[in-house]
Amino acid sequence: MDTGAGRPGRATYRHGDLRRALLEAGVELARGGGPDAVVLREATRRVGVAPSAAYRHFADRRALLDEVCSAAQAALAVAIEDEMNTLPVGGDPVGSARAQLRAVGTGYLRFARDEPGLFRTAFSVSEDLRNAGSPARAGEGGLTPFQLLGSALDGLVEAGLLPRERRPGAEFLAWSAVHGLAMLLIDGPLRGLDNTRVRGVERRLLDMVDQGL
Amino acid sequence: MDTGAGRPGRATYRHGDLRRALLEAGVELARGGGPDAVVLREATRRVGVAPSAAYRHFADRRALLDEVCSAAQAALAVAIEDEMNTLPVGGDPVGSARAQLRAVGTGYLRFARDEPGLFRTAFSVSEDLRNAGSPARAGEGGLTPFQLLGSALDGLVEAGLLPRERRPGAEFLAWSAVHGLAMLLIDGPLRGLDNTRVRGVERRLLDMVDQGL
DNA sequence: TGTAGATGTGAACGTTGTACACAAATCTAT
DNA sequence: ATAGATTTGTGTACAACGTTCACATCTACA
Repeated sequence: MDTGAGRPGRATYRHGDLRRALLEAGVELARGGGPDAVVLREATRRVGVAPSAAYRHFADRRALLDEVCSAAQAALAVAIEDEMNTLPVGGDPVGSARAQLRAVGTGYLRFARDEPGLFRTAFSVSEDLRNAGSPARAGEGGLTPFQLLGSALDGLVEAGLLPRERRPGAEFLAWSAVHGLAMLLIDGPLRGLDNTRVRGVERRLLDMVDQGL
Repeated sequence: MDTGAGRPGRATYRHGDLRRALLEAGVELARGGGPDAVVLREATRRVGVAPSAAYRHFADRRALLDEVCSAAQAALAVAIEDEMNTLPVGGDPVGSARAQLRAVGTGYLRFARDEPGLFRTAFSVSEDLRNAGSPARAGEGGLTPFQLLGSALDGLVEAGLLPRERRPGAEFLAWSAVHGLAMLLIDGPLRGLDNTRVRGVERRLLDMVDQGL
């Protein structure tokens, strides 16, 4: 009777927490090689289970990948939150609002740089914007990356830095700029640019958003 | 002796132009389903040849994909050129310079919308920026997308719209914004946005670049 | 206790990329 | 023209992948 859900998962039959284990393995695979690297058989192999066992918990590879992708978005949210938490709390409201938005961008880019595999995975979703504000994609504060950006933009409006009539849709503009740079840096033709130059481009891009929004 | 290189490729042994045929099949696959869809066996199947025949012309699948990707970038360059050619030639230099840059962005986004598969393929390169200005990736004018953007920015400097000291690296900023929007529109969470809203976002994004560069 | 449902196994199928020995067409040099 | 040498396509084979299905086993509840 020593089988099964002992705590950390024994060796024999019932795993006890296969779903979570497969998901974690999938995240690790995604971290190392992006969405294409989350391979069903490899995940089961790492967990020590037969390939077909995965189908008890995920409809197919895509279903597993979707959940890995949610986890990656949550990790991105955490990275953004981390960056925002480094900001001093008080101070003047307008400077603070501007700094908040910048922090969103900086966190986003830092995550893309530190975790390129997870970053690429985060945006290989199969669904559209409808689920952009869903449970599993949030950070510790309960907000998804998209929502974090939205609230930073709201702050800009309240601080009088962004005319209220230009607020709707503004997340798409800011997001596009930062996301595009991230892609070009990790996947695209800017790959291999040295770090100081990268920092420079990042700063100037955030300036552009700041100024052109 | 009716075999072989009649002109358009007969049915028996020597194909005569297998390399180009495989490349074209690969482009068609990419058009339909992006980089993942360019499958070696399917390309050989469409050309009517054994799978292993491909290895006489391409080192491996990745080599074929790389060439398909170059073709996709050339197609992107043509789309941008098309957009630029719709512009009136004369007129005031500053307005014209600004319009040129806008045309680059518009053509870029139009290509992403019209040919999402090719667009995604165009940016799945394995190399970095070193080969961004290479032969096969150019349009009819002989310039790659990157170079077209660069020359538009040069025009901006000459028209006095962009301070010369901010010219270096400016392509990365403009490119990031437009590229990011393209990605979010076709692959990302903005997929499925209705057309009028898309146009609106596109216009505002180009405004942002215009103003924030 | 015994039966129903959940969960993991093993073998199997069709698909992919790739390697290798072989065969046919063309080229080159005598 | 004829005999190699070289190119180019064929056929077979292998490992890995996603997926399915019949079966075994564990758990829970009557």
